[in-house]
Amino acid sequence: MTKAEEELADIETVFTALAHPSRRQILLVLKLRCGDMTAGEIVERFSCKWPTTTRHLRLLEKAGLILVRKEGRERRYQLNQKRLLGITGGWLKWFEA
Amino acid sequence: MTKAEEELADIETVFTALAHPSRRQILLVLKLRCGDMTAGEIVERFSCKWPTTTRHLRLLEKAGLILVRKEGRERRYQLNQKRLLGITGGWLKWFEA
DNA sequence: ACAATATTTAGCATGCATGCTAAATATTAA
DNA sequence: TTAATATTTAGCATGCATGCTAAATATTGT
Repeated sequence: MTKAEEELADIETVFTALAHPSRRQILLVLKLRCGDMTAGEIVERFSCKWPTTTRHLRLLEKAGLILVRKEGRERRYQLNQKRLLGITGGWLKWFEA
Repeated sequence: MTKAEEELADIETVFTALAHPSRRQILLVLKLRCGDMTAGEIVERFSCKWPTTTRHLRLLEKAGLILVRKEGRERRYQLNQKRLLGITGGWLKWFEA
């Protein structure tokens, strides 16, 4: 894959991940929390069941928008702010001016 | 609908519209053209058939991301740059700093 | 070792998105 | 009025996304 193709693929997975309101909200919650949150803390805030939220997390992770750290029997999720701003903002730049 | 609810709904339709690569590309092509393009000119640039592209255009239009002007038997589409930058950029702002 | 807690994986049902072809509409040209 | 051009609408097939429940895994506490 060339550099440009990678960029394209990144944009693809990121925008796909951002397409669902629950996933956008997860990112926002992570941002507002400023630190990391366990999967359980995230699930608490949403109406859908554990497995559904877990899958949303997996998708966000694969898009590189969140980072995971395993700690004991819990997993702590953290926003990957740099990538979110980088990919989305980078795409938006094409449309400026 | 309150102001905040409207904003939420806008974000929803815009991100849904941006979820498909063809639609993102249509926006980019419109941007690079700097003026407007007929539906036919847009269709020419894509692999999928007329009706499929038409539907993508409809979705973009409903999201407010493109503007249409009927002219004779053709329709000229134009990027709504302000809205694209406004909604998407506005959402991104939540994640800055 | 056993029970409890935290989270994921498997597997299924359903609905929405996307692609297509064929038919309809609207406008211009002959 | 008929034919041609530009574009949309209708309707169908299919696949992917999302929600669920039940079962599996992994870690900690007794």
